[in-house]
Amino acid sequence: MSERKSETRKRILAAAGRVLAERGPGDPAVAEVMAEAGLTVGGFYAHFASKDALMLEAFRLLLRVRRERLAQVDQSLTGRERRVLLAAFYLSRRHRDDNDERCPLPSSLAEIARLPDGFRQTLAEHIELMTAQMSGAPEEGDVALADLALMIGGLALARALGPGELSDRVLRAAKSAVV
Amino acid sequence: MSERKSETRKRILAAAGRVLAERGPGDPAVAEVMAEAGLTVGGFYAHFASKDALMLEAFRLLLRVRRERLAQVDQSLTGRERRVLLAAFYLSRRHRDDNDERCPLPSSLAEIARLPDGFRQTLAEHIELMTAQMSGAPEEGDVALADLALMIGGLALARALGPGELSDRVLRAAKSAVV
DNA sequence: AATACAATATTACGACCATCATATTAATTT
DNA sequence: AAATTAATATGATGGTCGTAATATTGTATT
Repeated sequence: MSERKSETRKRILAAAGRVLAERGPGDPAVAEVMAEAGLTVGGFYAHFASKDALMLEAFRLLLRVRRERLAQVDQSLTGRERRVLLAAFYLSRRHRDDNDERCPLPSSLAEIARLPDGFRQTLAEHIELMTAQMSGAPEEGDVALADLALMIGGLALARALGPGELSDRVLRAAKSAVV
Repeated sequence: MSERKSETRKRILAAAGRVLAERGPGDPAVAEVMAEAGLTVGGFYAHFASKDALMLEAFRLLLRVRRERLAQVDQSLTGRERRVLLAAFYLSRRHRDDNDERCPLPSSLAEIARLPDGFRQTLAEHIELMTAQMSGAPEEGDVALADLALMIGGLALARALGPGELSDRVLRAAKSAVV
């Protein structure tokens, strides 16, 4: 595989990641993803075996990048401090409204039950790794799990409500409920 | 409108509610809803103006029924007691796995941003009414809001993970995090 | 310059979808 | 029994989708 081809592959993957994070793995059409990557639909199957394969790889990549970013916070912080810090970003209006760097979970969770098994496995692995990073000791695992649910639910709710007073209140309320 | 026709209308509405609660308003096809109601697709547009109109009405109805059910719990309970009781049901394995009486929010939230405005308004109204029912005093509004986010996120996550150990842990962790 | 590879535009297939129409049968009402 | 209304089966329309093939143009490498 040439340099050029693998670069194009990455472009498609990044484009898929952007639309996936906004609308989930199912809704965006292949042609739309290719257009987002500045390409046409013609050569898609030279790069990926199917739409599902593309979306699964994009999903995996998005989650891995997000974990790597979280891993870079100061290691001297306690578990709780890490969770509060994460929630401050995760439940910000920025993260609700912005197009870039979105967490794909709020838009994807509902679909995952109807998608190939790899999606579920990827999700499960992500949840385990995230809770590990969000807790100082193993006993904190359950509060980390609950905080994850709170953050995902809060963001999903705030996004569904759209920008506005009630949506802002959801974000604030969820932030101050972090354990 | 005859008795028979309005009965049929209700059947369609109930069928739509069932599939909506499981898969959201967008995914199920009109023909599938009609089949679920024991009918064929032919006469659908004699009852509803469009698929969106049907799904919006089904959505509204589902949420209203859920609020009415919550309103029947003992009025002498404190806000916190009501929230714990609600969470015990909402975050049960029953509610995760069963087909009947599902909360439609985990499956619908992500789509609402891309649906007609009525969905968003219906959601906003539901959230306000729910938090009011879930709090004893107005100052409790924000913890009720956070608990809602926690419950919806926890259930969405548990459903995406499918039955299993991790999924069960999510439910338990979220339940014990209710404020 | 020649060769190999990648992206292009275009077109097609078969499947599904929402929506609508039609002609027929069944049920209800008068 | 007659008249009205509802549900039926069936199929058409026009759209979108995933997937695939083709022939052409452009780019890289040798």
